[in-house]
Amino acid sequence: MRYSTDHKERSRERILQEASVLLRARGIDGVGLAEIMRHAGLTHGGFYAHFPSREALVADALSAALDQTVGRLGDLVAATPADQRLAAIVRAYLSRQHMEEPGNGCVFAALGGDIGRLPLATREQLAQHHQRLIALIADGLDGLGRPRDQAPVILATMIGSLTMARLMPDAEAGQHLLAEAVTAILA
Amino acid sequence: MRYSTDHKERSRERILQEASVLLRARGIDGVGLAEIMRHAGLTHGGFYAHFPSREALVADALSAALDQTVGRLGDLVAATPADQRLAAIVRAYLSRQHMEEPGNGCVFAALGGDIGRLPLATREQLAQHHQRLIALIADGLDGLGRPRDQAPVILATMIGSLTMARLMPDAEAGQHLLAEAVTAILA
DNA sequence: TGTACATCAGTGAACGCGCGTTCACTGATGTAC
DNA sequence: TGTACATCAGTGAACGCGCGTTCACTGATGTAC
Repeated sequence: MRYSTDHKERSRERILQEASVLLRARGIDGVGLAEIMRHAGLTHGGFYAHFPSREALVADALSAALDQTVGRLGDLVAATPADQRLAAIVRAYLSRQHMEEPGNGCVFAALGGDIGRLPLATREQLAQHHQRLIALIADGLDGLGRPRDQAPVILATMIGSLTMARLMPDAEAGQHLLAEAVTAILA
Repeated sequence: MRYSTDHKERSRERILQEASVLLRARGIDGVGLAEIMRHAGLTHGGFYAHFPSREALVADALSAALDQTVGRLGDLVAATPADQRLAAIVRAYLSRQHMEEPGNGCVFAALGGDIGRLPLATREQLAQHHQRLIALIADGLDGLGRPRDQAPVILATMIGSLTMARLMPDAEAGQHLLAEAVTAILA
């Protein structure tokens, strides 16, 4: 069953997309290749026509996920007046929806500790997205006349708050922590 | 080979201690029962004389780890004048040593995202330690006349900064983020 | 005090299972003639 | 234009492996007599 020219590329994108959601939702060791391929509408045997190893898929899927996150926040910034950009980013990131949907959200909050254990090459790939997130926040700070170099710690606060909000057994308490973090960052 | 009265209890403590280090260093799915038991000087078959399941071990080991973390910070606070307590806690937490030794450090920074996926009962157990950490930081804020309710977001900043410092491919950059976080929190 | 027995923490082999990976095969379609 | 062939994305069975869990057994020691 040979397919049209871009068929393989479209399959690869589907695998990547499904993997990026499942890995964030269940953890890096929480989902197998067979299930990822099933979600992409394929059987597991075909995996190695697209990726050399599971490790390579993880690297590319997390990269794709962060691309999406950075892209969305970038669109948000572009559609917001300069002096409201920081608030827009922070409120979107620390929203109830982001708390409740790790599979669609920031890789660093979903998989934080695990990323430190990935191979160096993967971490270097993800570090570039980290820098892009910092740059978006720095632009938001610019719009308020605040110093750009606050951005890395603000991002760490956002990631830490979202992580802690998610692990709290009480969703309302989590929501409350997010609100406190928004206030602290924008103060 | 029947042993003295407290022999079993001491074995259990050894398993718990080794598990707490290995789980934090390698991730919850990164180490098996056989290796944990080997580190405790036992064979894997004996595990079920001490714990009903791997899941129970994880819950107790992470709880024990957080007890240690809270205990150490509590001792530090007790040995420090009131107006220097916050600085002492923050500098100890955001130290290079803590960055480089996840196996001996804070569970929330080492396993953040994964804890949200643990059973509710485990998360409830860990939430109590979360509250104790917040209380320690609140006491530190008290000593400076700052409002206690800043504590949850400060802790989130500490956890997020340590997590991000560890996953950065460049240790010096990680160290730099920690220093920026210390400055931001104590400002 | 001495002896027989019960206890039970720990051993080590075995289990079923799901994992990542490999591989012989399929068959629809683009290409060569 | 029509036909034979080469391609190769995808299938599905199989692999070795390590995992959590189970279990029959061991044997040193506390206890009963």
